[in-house]
Amino acid sequence: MTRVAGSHGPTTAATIRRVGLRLIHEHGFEAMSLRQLAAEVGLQPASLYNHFATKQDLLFNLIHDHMRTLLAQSDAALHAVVGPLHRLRAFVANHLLYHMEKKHEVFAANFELRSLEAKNHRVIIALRRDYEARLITLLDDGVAGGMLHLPDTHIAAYAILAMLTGACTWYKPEGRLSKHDVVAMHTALVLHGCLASEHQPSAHHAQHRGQDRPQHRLGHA
Amino acid sequence: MTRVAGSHGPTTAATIRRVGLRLIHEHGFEAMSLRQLAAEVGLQPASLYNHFATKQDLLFNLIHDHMRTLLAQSDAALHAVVGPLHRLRAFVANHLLYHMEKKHEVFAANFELRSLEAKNHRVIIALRRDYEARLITLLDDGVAGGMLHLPDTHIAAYAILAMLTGACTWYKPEGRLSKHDVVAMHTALVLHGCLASEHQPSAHHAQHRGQDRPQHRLGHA
Amino acid sequence: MTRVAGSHGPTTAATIRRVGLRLIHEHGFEAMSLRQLAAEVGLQPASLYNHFATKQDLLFNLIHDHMRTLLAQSDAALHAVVGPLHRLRAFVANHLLYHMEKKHEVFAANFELRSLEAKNHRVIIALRRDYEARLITLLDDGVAGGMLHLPDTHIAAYAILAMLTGACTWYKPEGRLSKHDVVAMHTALVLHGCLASEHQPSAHHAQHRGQDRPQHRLGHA
Amino acid sequence: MTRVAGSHGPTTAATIRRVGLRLIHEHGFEAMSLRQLAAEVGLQPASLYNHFATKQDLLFNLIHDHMRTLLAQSDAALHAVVGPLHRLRAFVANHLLYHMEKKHEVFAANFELRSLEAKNHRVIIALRRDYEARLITLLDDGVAGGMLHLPDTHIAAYAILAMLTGACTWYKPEGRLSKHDVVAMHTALVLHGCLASEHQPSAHHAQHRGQDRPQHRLGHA
DNA sequence: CATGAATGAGCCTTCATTCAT
DNA sequence: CATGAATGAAGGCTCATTCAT
Repeated sequence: MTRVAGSHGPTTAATIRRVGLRLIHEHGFEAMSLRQLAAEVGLQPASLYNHFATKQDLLFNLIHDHMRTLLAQSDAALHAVVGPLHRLRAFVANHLLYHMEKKHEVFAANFELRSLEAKNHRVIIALRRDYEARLITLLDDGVAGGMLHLPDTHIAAYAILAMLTGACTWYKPEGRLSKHDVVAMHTALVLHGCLASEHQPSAHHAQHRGQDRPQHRLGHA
Repeated sequence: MTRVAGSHGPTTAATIRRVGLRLIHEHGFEAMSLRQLAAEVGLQPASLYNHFATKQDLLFNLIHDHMRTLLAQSDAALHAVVGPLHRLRAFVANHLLYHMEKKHEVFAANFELRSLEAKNHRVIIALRRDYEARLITLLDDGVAGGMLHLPDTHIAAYAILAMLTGACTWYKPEGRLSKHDVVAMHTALVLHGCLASEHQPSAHHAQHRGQDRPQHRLGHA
Repeated sequence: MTRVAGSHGPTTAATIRRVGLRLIHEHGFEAMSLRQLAAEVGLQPASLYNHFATKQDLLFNLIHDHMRTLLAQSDAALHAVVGPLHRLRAFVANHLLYHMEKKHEVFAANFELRSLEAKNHRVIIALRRDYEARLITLLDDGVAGGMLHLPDTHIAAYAILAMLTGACTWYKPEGRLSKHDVVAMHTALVLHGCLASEHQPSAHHAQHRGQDRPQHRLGHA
Repeated sequence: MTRVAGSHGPTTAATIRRVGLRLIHEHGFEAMSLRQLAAEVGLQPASLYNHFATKQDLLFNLIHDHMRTLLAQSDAALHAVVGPLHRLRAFVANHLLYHMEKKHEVFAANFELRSLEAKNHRVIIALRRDYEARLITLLDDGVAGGMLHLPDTHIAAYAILAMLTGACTWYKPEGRLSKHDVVAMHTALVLHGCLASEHQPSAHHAQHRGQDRPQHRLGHA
């Protein structure tokens, strides 16, 4: 939004990163060529090397930055609320919102880990574990507090993350559903599953009560 | 039909397919080289072309066969039971079991669609839609019958599929959990979500009893 | 024309030769692949080897047969007439007629000599020299007899052959000109050149007289 | 403009073109490999691609430049003289001299058109037609002026061009005949043909005297 | 910073040919 | 005769990367 006086728009480095993420999303890291990246940025291939050391470095930096941002933003969201249920809802909402806004980064960080060299792979996997640990801890707290009922919080965490991350593969900003709709529906699924319960007997009028109430009426969220 | 281990052995074509799927899983389709495939199969690279026309053809055939098998097996599983809930459970179980057993195929079919040429891509996407449609129809039936409570069965289907498919990325046959455990836990998550309810331990009336009852304490983990 | 009772149309070998000549004409010998030849003949590539030993052999045989036929036919034409001028006219006519009827053979024999192995090349070049020698001898006879006026009969022979052979690269049976037109015009060029002489002062009515008269009225030849 | 032998040397691009033309002449375009070209230029095969986009591009550029040079040089030669006969002689002389000096280019432009892709083929054919049109126009003028006697100037043009171009396939600078000899003999053939006429030794009036007189006894051969 | 030219490794693919069946 | 499968060589081309300018 704000532009520093004297700056001339995005720097070349930033452009390379932005276009690089898009190309990785479009073609995959292996299939994206630096020639293509250079062409789209308006440089000769050789010039890219003034901005990163190797193609691998570019990938690592993109994913690394993404993971750190995700972690920081998640921490901020979790610290803003108290109680396992509120925090679970906050986690779900934050994860979805972040993923729907940064599709390119998310793609690289989820589907291109395979292309990371061993050392870089370890770094990213560690950050990923950190992130998963936040959800696991949260689920553990909920189970311990009797609010959640899960036989294996690790598996549940993986399942929830897979479900939520999957949303960013089909979500389109210009589509039928708002981001809030998506958040509401996935929150409901995570908390209540599909089954109609006595709390929701005639599915289309009754509603959940209290903090856990799924916001079924899309668009009213 | 059945092939005894140690018998004369699979044909060259079958070996190529099997090794190809593994290499795609290990390196990704773009990064897998036909030289490597040939070497692992014990052929010269040129000899591969007696068994497929192009690398793209190999990928397409592998994915195509996978999708048709998945659809056929899913149909068989769904026709074996009646009632939306039983069918949902059957769908979940079948999807998970198939995906845990055919990790290589599943990987290719889910993460390498990007590498398919437009025409081939359309064919696979159509089959994929067919498969999703089975779940959506099933969810629609459940909602119509008052057994399920879902504001948007399309989104729910995508979410469920993402969750279930995700399991095959971390599941290891030699791991802590049996396939049955994985099926049970995901079935529970799909049906009931995470939330502990007063009703859950003693579980959901008569209608959900028997095989439909989620076995929440698997593995005592 | 005649078909031996019990024969079943052209043999496979003959088909291979015919299609081979066409493909050489269309793509050039190097660019023509035996796969393509096999496909057009309706065989597997390996089956071709029941009909020739190597691709080189095929080329050599095609050119060799062509050269022998050309020589034989040329000799027949030359023996039918007497006198250098009549023979020159016969040579020109025969060369053109043969070349316009066997475009594929002529192409191979003129433009694919480069692809012949040394030994085969020598054989064909020798036949070619034989053929050229007939024209040179003929021109020498004409010069000796005072009927022709040429400072160098070798060069003249090459020039005449180049001119005549060139006709087969543009001649099309369904075109504007009949074969006889083509023969008449080239005979005139060879004998008289372009220049209007006192014998043809008002070019469009006057005509050459005697045996050497160019048959300028196309279609009346 | 002029480059002294032994000077710093041609640029890489020029070397590639020169060697490329030679290799095309020696092996034919299809049979010439870029590996071979690179080796003779002293580069790695990949480095060639800094100088042209594809092998096809190389061929097209070589032929295209040749055709444009030929057209320009031909126009210059024709504009230097007046009158159909003088111009015809100028055309013949220019064509022969150019073709005897640029055998490699001429070979590519005449015998490798087949290897051009459709689009490139059309471009070259159009230039070729332009060139032919100059000769045809010239012949038409001569016929209209009563100086030439030709029933079909198109066919005559093709025949003349085939004859002249043929000379470059056997001409060798170190051979028995000088370029001038070759020009003189072909000029005579084009104008007068082979036939001895009463008028020829004392040759064709005043109008054909001087430089236009064919030097029939070149080399005393 | 940017570039043109070079590199070496490697890619998918095609080729003519062989041979057991 | 015909074939399917295999082969070894080679093809044009792309790639990430380097380096002097």
